[in-house]
Formats: sequence, structure tokens, C-alpha cells
Amino acid sequence: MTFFDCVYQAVCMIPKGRVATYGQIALLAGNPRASRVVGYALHVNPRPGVIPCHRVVNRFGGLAPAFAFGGTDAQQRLLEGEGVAVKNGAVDLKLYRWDSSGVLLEIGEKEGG
DNA sequence: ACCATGACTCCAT
DNA sequence: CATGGAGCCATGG
Repeated sequence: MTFFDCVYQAVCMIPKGRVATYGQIALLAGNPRASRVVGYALHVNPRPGVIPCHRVVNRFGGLAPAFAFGGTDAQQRLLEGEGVAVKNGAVDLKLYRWDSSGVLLEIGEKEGG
């Protein structure tokens, strides 16, 4: 089990029609400072089609400059297909940002009981 | 084995 | 408010 795997799991937790930031994924993965590694984990994206990396954006809601499946355009199309409006290559986090706080609590229960 | 790079983000000045 | 530095983990030469 590597940090990458944790990232993939966290990304898979993102519900449809919502988006999450690298910071959130990094936090769920266990390292709130590893946001950079999260991007890299998605960059290599060993499981395209299984990992909804298109639901991952930066803290500004900006899409990825090098989407693994095809490109930034592909990510936008996927998001729009889920009902997420994309403007100028970015989404409204205030509208679509996924509330991972609930998941954090679940993790805490598993960790500490 | 070592050095450099990368879909980022927070902190200090 | 804007700029610069550090942290994280894995991959490639």
C-alpha cells in the first residue's frame, strides 16, 4: 500500500456531480501537505475509467492542464456530463465542492474507534 | 544509489 | 496584496 493507492481510494470517494481539491484528496489520503503528490498520482493514473480523476481540481476549481484521458477539454466534458458547469476551464467550488468532512469523521472512527 | 522533476498548497516576509 | 520558500511521495536517467 503506497500513498498513491490511498489517493486513488480518496478520489474514488468523490460522489458524482461533485468535485474535490488536491488538498482534500491529500487530506483523505493521510497527508494534507501531499497535495502535490496527489496531482502526480492522478497524472500516472494507472486505472483510467476507474479513478474519477476528472472530479479533482485545484483549490481554485481550475481543471488539470494535462488530463490523463485526453486533455483539459476531456475533463470539462466529463464534468459537464455529470451536471457540473465549467467556466473558462474552472468550476464553482462554492457550488460543486465535495464536503469531505463527513468522510474525515468516518476515517477518524476507523483510526481511533 | 543519487539527483531532478511534477495535475499543488500553506506559511513567512 | 504580492512574492518566495518548503513539504509531500513516486518516477526516470
